[in-house]
Order: sequence, then C-alpha cells, then structure tokens
Amino acid sequence: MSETRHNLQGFLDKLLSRSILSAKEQQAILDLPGYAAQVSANRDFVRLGEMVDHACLVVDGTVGQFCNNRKGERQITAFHIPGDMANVHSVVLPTATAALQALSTSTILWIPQTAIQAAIRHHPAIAEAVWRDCMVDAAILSQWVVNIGRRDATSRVAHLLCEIATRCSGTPNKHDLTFELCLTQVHLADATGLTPVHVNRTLMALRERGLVTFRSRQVTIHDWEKLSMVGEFDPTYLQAGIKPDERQRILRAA
Amino acid sequence: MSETRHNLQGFLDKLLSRSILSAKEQQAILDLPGYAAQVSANRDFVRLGEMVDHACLVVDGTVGQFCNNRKGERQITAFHIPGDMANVHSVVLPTATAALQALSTSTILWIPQTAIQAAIRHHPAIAEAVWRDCMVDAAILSQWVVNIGRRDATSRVAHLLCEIATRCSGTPNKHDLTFELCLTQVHLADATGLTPVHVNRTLMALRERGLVTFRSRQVTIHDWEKLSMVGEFDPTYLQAGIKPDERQRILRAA
DNA sequence: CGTGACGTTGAAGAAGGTCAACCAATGTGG
DNA sequence: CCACATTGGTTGACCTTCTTCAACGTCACG
Repeated sequence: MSETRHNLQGFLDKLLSRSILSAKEQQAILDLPGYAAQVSANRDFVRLGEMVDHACLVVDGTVGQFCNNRKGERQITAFHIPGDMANVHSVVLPTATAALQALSTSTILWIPQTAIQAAIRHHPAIAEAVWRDCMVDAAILSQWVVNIGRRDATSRVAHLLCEIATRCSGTPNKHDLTFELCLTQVHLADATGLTPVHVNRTLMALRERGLVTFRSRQVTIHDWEKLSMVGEFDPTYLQAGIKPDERQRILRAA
Repeated sequence: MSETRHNLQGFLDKLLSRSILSAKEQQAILDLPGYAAQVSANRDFVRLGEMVDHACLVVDGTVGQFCNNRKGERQITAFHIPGDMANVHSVVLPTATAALQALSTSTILWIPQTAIQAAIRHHPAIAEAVWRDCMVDAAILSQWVVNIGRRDATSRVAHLLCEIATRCSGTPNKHDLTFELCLTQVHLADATGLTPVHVNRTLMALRERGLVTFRSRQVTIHDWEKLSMVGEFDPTYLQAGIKPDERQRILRAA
C-alpha cells in the first residue's frame, strides 16, 4: 500500500506543478487505491473502442498511445512516461478513442475509475487539476500536428527529442544532457510520421552535426541551443514552470 | 440579451448531446453574459502566448486555430464552426498555446472568463460537461495527427471533409449531402499539411471519381460510402450520438 | 473594366519511401 | 562456451509522392 502511495506521488507532483491543491486534496490523491502490474514490451493493454474502467498510471517504462490506418501502419499520438496517467481523459470519456501499448517493459498502476470519480466528487479542485493536466496533453498533441504537418524530417525528430527531454528532466538548459529513453527508432518513426529508415538517416545526420546521440536507449544532447533551434522548439506550451499566480483555482472545496 | 441567449443555445445543445445537465444548470449557461462582434476574414483575434480573459463562442462563420513554423508556413490544428467555443480550454489554461483566426467573416460572442468560472463554481456539473467537450476536441486532434502522419493526400482530404460534414450536419448517411463550407483550398492545405496546389489536384481527382464536389464554398458529397472508405473515416471518435447511459455524471450540484 | 482573390495547369526537382541486404549486440539452449 | 536466433540499427539503389515555381483562367465586386 505504501508502494502504491509512492507511485502516486509522481502523479501528484505533476498536478502540483500547475495547480493548487490543499493538504486534504493532496491526501485524497495519495489515498487512491490501485494495483500495480508489469506489462511486457509491445503488448496492447487498452484497445480501441474499449470501455475503460481503470485509469493507467505509468510507474515505470514508456507507454504509447496510437491508432492504425487501414494498411496497418501505426501512428503514435502520445508518449507517456512515469508519472503520467495514460488515459485520465477516460474519467469523462470512458470509451477509448485510441489504444495503449507498452513500448518497453512497463509497470502500470491500475486505478479504478470509481475511485477517481469519488475523489473528484468530494474534492472538485481535483477535477480542475486533472482537467488542466488533460489540457496540457492537448497542447502537446496540437504541437505534434504542427510538427508532422509543417516540418521536415530533421526538424521533426529534433523537436520530438527536445519535447521528451524537457518532459523527462524539467528544464534541460545545459550542455551534454543525458537521459534514458526506452524507445527504438521504429517508435520515433511512428511518432513523427516517417519511415524507420529515414529516421535512422536523420538521427545519423543530427549525430554528425554534433547535436545529439541516441544509442542503446541513451539520449545525449550535446548542444541544446542548436537542437532546439533546428527543431523550432519553444517549451512554453508544456507549461512546465507555470508561475504560481497563474495556477488559478476555480473550484472550491466542497 | 435574448440575442445572446439564442447564440448560447447552440453551445448548450452541443454540451447536452454528451452530458446531462439539470434545468438550473442549463439556465446558468443560457444566462452567461457576452457581447457579439463581427470579425472580418483573415483577422487574428487571439494571438499566441496572449493571456485570454474572454472565451470566444463562434456564432457564425468559421474559425481556425493555428501555429506557424519558422518559415511562416501555417498549420491549422482545429476548425471551429458555429456552436463551438473556440478556446474553452482557456478556462483552466489562460495562456493561449495557439492563435485564433477568422477564416471567413465571422461573428464571435465574447464571454468573460470570470462569468464562466462563476458558473462552474456554482454548478460543478457544468465543469464536467465542458471538460468532456474539451476531451472530444482532443480526440479530434488526435485523429488529425493520424491523418497527417499516416495517410496520403487523397485520404487526408477525404477524411477531413468527412469530419467536417459530420460535425456540420450530424450523421450524414445519405447520398448527395450538401452543406456550406466557408473555407478555401488554401485552408484545407493548411489543415492537412499539404500544398494548396496539391490539394487542388486531389480535390479534382475526388471530383472525377464522383465522390465529392467543392465549388464556391459548397460541398456536395455524392457518395458518402466511398468517400468515408477512401478517407478511412470512422465517426465514433466524434462521440456525436453517444448513448444516454454513457453521459455519466460525476459531479453533483453544489 | 480593372483589380484581387481563388482556382487550375504544366514542368522540373527534392524529400522521403520502398525493398532488400547486411551488421552488431544480446540472449538462449545445448 | 559455442551455435544460433532475435532484435535493432545501417546502408545502397531505385522509385513515388508531393513540392516548387511560375503562369494563366475566372469570377465577383467596386
């Protein structure tokens, strides 16, 4: 049980970075029940159109949200890293509009919808915080549309790497930033709307220009300035360091 | 004032198609204050990064949400038609992460955020309904990523036309469906991540195959079956005809 | 009857896709 | 400890889709 609580802390921290919650409300989140389970790589654990009765909190690993086109090609529409609740939106929209797959071996904390709904009912401010979280995800999605629709391969890959780096490690405004990324080049291709072959060539080009290295699941960004320039990356949409006075609070405690 | 109320009715109807609201809650939405103003075509009325203090309900015309890349090329990330509140998300995320432009001469009802916040505070179920609405928009966005990332030009345009047709006219499962679409081929290009020239050729190909005609702002779908097949269009993500028992209600009246 | 916005057309070129092979690292059973 | 299979990454040759550029058509409107 304290294990569960520990996992929920990451999720709570993310909420608190953008919303204000009282001690009671914070406790209500930490008290959410759930059971953890390992999901092996490449396994779908939520299917398209399914009625979802549990939210999936990523404790460890990487999860992808995706759809397939008729030819069976896959488009990843979101990456979820530890601390993300992969399908919070199912609280208000229980029918899954996309599938979820573990991209690497992952640990998922399954939280009953009923418990989340009860928490929200007793503490409307939690609804507000979660809603705000959903809207940041929507802003990310919106940037993905821009990325895929109006940037060439090099910029797309650079932008994606910048986004993931920022989400993984806060504000990485330093040189030689390294982090672990449990993804293959195929996953990057499915996220950027490119071919694995072309992602490979693009990554090599970025490597040769001394901007970033991605080898054996380790990403090293050698030159953040240039990489974010190439990827046209502006982190404000991630609302990471949102100022306290902007974390407005609409809903009162019941 | 009754004018304002009339315009809000469209928005309320959209909420009611997916959520349950009591008579009092419905009235609170109809009582929202606001002032209508005309915006001429191609005018930005919300800028990127701006702090938004009014929500924009589209009363008439078409509004586009968009971002630019460095080269100044535009990517439209959403179309808003009458009855849509173009930036509801600003209720919880007041800093605009995308700009808004009138794509045709439009009438906008400006509703103060404070009024929406007050309504939400007094009637948490309104928050739930609006949140659900936001999540449908996110589902649409997610489909755009798939469309742009993993479909060829013909399918992209077909899918977009199917989506707009469904949103404009409910469930259009009939032949020779006609509706007005205040967009140019350039707008379709900016939405699909293509070139205006290529959209033109694609539209002509669709026309020659007898699937759809788009001339002088009139779209006529001659063969819905084939068009939605070409566009791989499955309307479930729009959650239009969501069953009453799925419009669950989490938040009680205060 | 000019002017501007939109749509249409053709020719040439570039970005990225496809296919097929090969390499390197890791893991597994004998 | 080695033979072998598997997974992920790399390479090259060729081809397709879409872009680019630049021109022209056409309709509405003042």
